[in-house]
Amino acid sequence: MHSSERLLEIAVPTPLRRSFHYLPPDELPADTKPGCRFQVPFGSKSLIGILIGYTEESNTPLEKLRRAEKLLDPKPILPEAILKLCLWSADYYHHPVGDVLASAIPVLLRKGKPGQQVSHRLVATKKGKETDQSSLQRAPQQKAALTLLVRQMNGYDRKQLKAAGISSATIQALIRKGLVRRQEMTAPVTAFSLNKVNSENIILSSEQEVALNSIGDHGTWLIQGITGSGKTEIYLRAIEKILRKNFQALVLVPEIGLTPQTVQRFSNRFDVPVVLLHSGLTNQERLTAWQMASSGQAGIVIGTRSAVFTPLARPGMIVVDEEHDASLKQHDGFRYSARDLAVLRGQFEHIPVLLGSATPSLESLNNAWTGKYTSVQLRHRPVDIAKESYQIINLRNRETRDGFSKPLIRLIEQHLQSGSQVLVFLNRRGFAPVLHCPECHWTANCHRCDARMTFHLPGQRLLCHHCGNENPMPQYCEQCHAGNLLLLGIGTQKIEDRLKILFPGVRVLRIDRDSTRRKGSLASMLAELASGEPLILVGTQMIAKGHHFSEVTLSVIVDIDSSFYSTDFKAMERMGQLILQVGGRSGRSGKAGNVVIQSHFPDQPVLKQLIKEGYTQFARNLLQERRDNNLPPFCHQALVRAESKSRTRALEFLEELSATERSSPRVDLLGPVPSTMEKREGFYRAQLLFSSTSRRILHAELDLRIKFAENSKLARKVRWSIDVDPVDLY
DNA sequence: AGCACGCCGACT
DNA sequence: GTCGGCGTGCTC
Repeated sequence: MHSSERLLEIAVPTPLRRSFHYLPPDELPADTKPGCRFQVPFGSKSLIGILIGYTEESNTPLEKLRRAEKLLDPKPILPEAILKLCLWSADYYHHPVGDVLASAIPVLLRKGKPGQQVSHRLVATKKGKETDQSSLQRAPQQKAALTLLVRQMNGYDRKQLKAAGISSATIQALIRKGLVRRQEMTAPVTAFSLNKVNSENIILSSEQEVALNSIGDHGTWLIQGITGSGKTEIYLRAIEKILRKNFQALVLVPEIGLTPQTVQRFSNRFDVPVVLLHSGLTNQERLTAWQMASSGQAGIVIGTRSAVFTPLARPGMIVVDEEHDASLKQHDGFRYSARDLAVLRGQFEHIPVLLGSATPSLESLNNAWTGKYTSVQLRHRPVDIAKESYQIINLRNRETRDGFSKPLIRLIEQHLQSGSQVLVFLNRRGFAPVLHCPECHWTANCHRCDARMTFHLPGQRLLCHHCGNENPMPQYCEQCHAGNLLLLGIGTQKIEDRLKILFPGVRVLRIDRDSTRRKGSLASMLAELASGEPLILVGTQMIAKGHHFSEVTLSVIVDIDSSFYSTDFKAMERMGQLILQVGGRSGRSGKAGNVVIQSHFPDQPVLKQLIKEGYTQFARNLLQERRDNNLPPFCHQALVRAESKSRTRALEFLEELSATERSSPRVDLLGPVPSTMEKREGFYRAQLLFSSTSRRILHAELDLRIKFAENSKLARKVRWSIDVDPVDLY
């Protein structure tokens, strides 16, 4: 089937894994480029799609083709490289193109707002220019305004007119008479220029000099620098170089890392516009930031993972900070890795990409060691900061109360007495994770999830951490009605409680999702910490990332043992990263940091090695283990997940999916199996893992299975999704 | 995913 | 007699 007209290939926002062909609208400029938006009819409605290319032929019968309604952009809203990145992503992550494109652009652009900033200017109409001004004799204000506008071809905006003493009423009157009209014009772009660098008088160490000088004009660098070694300073110096050439920098940070301090560091250094992209923005703010980036007005763009798609008029460099962080991978819908896409984008745009971390992911280390990335090491801290020391407290045969062993209590006491602050880390919020009946061994479970309810102090309530389900605390066992229910296990609230009993008079701050829900509460606690008064800080993940606590000399990891029970092959890697990230919070400003880890398995070889030989050696061994067991990055994985309200349907669907013939013996299937927490939020979940040493073969297999799933009747009754390069295997 | 069309049960 | 339940077909 073919047409004499050139056809448009358009990505339409629908969950369908393909694009659609359209006849061009009337009067389409011949040079309309891919990346422009079109209003198109789709089924019974009209949607905004994006042109991804042209085609001469279509498999769709001519009579089924519909005509695009209209072109929305004079120039593409997405430059070639970003469009290419999106198309590549749709393919690689097996996600619908329309959906990928939609998630790459701000909501307001999906709704048809202009891609470039527009200013509303008031100009004289033809009639206004030709009119005999004496007709306005009785309206001197209007006459004066019209005279002004006739003289200025490009007109004036509202502000300028106000400054000239012309009221909006006057303008309204002229508009009514048809002498003046409002005109939308693309706002003039004022490119930034770097004039001032506030270097903070930081002198680079020789190690930093070497690192900085190794950065070239394209390729990927893995900057492995222990906390406090000055990674950020490397980013800043590298960015300075590209700003001087009037190129822009994109900086990706983990969700939690986008703190005011981080942003300030960048905006204090350079006198160029710094623009922010994160989840807290309103749609209009996001659009404005995006326009500043894509027009070239912003010098630096700092954002969380979705910012990897932000167009830059003059791209110069991409920095991915904390490249090991799990929040760089999208966890639902379009499951991309912002770090991996940043590397690819760097290749498309021929610009350098810097990946930085104190504890790089094993994949990135492997890429560095095999020469795919250039490896940069920062092993030293500035002279006055000593390296922290690590110590394990053996809990075996040792009594603990609410998580505290005697030696631990003594240590905390010592550090407090010497006027320092102490940090206590536990990755479990709430008071106690289990409510237990000693008579019949009943526990309080969530009825929507296969999980226990956690007891929370405020309001004496039971909460499910997986679905948000909330119940009042029962007085009697639901099964045997006994009244002596016990709270077992520890959460941050219990730790806080216990610390207040153990150290009366000492200030205890707790930082977790519960205590920081109120706006400003995190900031006020951080301010109190910065005051330097001796106190104890209790917290979850939230305190392990980003923040610097310069007065902390002791960091405590209450319970590391849960890492050893995990079935996930990434558990050890995560444990190592966590320990070093927690350790990195302490030992600054001249005081040596101490890190104490409590464990029932003090001789666990991986843990011991991390502490004795450091992260690099630890990572080297884990990588060897991965190689021996044929695990990523030595094989490639994709996880198909399914969930349904019916107990068995998700599993049945995956069984059906796994039953078809494999396209190659080089693909391995594992499962289907019920997920680790089979029921969650009322859905029964199951999964099927595909793996292969060949990416190409894996993806060919996935294409095949997707085709099957799209035609499966069972698939309609379940929710299913594909996760390529999954970070969590549950 | 939506949405439209189509064929079988309890109501004004 | 009809309103509406959700099975299934389709979206250029």
